[in-house]
Amino acid sequence: MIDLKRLRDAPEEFKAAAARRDAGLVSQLDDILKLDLHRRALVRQVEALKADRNHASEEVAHLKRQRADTTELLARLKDLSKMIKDQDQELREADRSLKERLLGIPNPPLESVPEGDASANQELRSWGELPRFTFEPKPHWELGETLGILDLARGAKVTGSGFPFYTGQGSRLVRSLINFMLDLHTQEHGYREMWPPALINEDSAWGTGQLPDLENNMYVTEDGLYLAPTAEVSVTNFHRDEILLGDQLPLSYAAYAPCFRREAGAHGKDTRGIIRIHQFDKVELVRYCTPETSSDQLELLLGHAEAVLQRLRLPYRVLALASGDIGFSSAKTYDLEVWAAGVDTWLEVSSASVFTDFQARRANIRYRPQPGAKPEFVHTLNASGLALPRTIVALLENNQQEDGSVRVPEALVSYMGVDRLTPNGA
RNA sequence: GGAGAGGUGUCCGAGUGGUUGAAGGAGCCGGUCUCGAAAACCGGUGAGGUCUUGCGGCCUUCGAGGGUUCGAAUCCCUCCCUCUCCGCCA
Repeated sequence: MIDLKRLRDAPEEFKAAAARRDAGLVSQLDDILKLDLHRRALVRQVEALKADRNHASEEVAHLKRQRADTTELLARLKDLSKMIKDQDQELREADRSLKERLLGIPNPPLESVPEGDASANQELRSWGELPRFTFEPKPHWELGETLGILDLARGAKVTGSGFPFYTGQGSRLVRSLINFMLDLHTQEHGYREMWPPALINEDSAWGTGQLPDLENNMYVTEDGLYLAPTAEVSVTNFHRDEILLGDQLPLSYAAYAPCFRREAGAHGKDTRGIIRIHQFDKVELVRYCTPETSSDQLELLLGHAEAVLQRLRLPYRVLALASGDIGFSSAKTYDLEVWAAGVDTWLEVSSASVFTDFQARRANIRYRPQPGAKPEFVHTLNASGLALPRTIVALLENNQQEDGSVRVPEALVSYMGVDRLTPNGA
């Protein structure tokens, strides 16, 4: 949620920042400013009445104790009370309407974010050599079928399209990648491991900004719970409504979780293979820090995600997303795209974002800079570290051999127990 | 799923309609004492909103949301959560 006080104090500056994301936001912000004025006028009115009522009520108690007559005072108070009730109702309505609009405004991008739509995304750097082949590299769905490690057809039969089975060494590959990534982040990057619930409630979905933005992209249960689209939601909401101690920060958590996405409206895009599916696995990194350190924390976090690709020897590039392309809650986002030789394209495997105090404000996550000091909102960040399916795509496609086998990267061999996936090895 | 008990401030814990933001205790911070420390004693110590240049004032807040009442932590309704027992179950 945006900071209403900041909007109020420097409206033009704030609107300019928001307009870098979407020019249409300016009129919404003007509406909010009007509502804010209206609400504060109501607050002053109703609070004056309440102060009056409180004093008079004390007087009633006083008179009663002295067994004096209170009839007249009570009659006056009855009217006053009625008036308060009406105005309170009006105020509650103003509060609700203001809150609703505030929750619908995305985070203004930081100044360092390139301006424009997705075409303005900037490639910052790349790592690794693109693989070269003496034969035509196959896409992962063909490799997966030949190797007997990926069964899309049966997934579609049992559940539906976009719910693949990983079989044999494919299943072991998933398990190995999860363990490898969690080990790397906990042992070398200092993250605390966490195993979160797969379902989240509505408050949590609002807290990180999935609601109202991605409502149609989440699966909802009969009980009003959502299947988590990412562990970002569960792990960030872990500290919802808490006041952390300043010296606890930064906090960093690494969590494996299955992720569920309806991908409504994505029909026809990346329909083959496992590039875009409804259920996938992901190791997620979440950090909580003080406002002064969040920019540095973003770079650090990005480095942790990059480390996974480097260990796996997968070539990638780093993109700074443009102001019109970053997510609803994000103030700045880097995308990590891995090269996949079979489909001959770059695939997003991680998105590292700093949310400034946007999520913290929604989820009410604060910290006390010093013992006894006023609580302030933390800054939150997250990055995938990494999403599995596309990592698997790159791994299979880039490491494929002419004989149809696939080389297992050194970092995974101890987890996999083999250094090569072969058609009869499954 | 059934039966029962309960949710109060950083923590423990009192409080069943009227100066109760809330006794008492612990913790924490400051002070007195001490060479220093401990103990003892004194004082302070939740969060949000709103007005104010500031000092400070006012309003809200006792799981959440409604209701009754001039007035609710205290009464009524709905929901959520925790604990105990039973049932069921990976």
